[in-house]
Amino acid sequence: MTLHHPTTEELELPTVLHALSDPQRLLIVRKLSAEPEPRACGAFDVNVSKSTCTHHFRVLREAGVIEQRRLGTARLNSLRRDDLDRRFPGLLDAVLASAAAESAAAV
Amino acid sequence: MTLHHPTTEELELPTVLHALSDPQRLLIVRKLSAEPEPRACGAFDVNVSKSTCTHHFRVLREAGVIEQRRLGTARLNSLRRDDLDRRFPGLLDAVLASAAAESAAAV
DNA sequence: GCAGAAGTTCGATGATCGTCGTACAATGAG
DNA sequence: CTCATTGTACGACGATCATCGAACTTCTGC
Repeated sequence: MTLHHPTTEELELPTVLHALSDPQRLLIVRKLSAEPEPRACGAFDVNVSKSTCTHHFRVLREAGVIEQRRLGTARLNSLRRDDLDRRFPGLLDAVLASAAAESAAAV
Repeated sequence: MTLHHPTTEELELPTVLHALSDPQRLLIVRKLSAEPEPRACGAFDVNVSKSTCTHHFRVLREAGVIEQRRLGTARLNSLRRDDLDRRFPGLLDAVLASAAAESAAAV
């Protein structure tokens, strides 16, 4: 099975915003942005089941937010930062900064 | 009936992103941002029914994106730009710029 | 007071969403 | 080859969503 990734031109703003509007997915994206290294799906301690995890990663991938590639039985996830920045300049940074500000304010 | 508006501190990022992830609502916000004057609900040529319109404006209001106040039988809508900027700096501008870039690219 | 305009409220409907468990496929280690 | 690991596929479930029409409320103008 080949994993479908939208091209940079195919990225749609409502789709991206919807992908980022779920707390679990937002958490995944934040963790992904915190380290430059791609991470396997299991490396996020999201407290949902495996199948739910697969679902969230697919939503993020099909929205064009992350890229997934195979490595053995694992799947390495990385943020499509450059593509997002080219298509929607400043958006990802604003969302990440807002998420950080929000979680800081929640303390 | 009093209209409930969340305070600046109550704004939640996933809620705001969700409110902006609908094409109709994104259009409303863009039109709202294009002019400084508050506008009545009917002043947006959104091609949905009146009740759907009410629904979208409520979602935007309860997410804290817009403010609604009465003026006769009409409801004046304005963008809560300052509150959003204080809570989520740069987010609204990035979304608006992205939406503009997207619609320009769609030509 | 009455008619019209502007929105709201109240179901209802079909679609999508987030979540789960179970069964399955692919890969690496022994 | 066998087995454990990693993730997917497939329903299924309740919840939420976007949409609608019909009836209602509130206000303005005449």
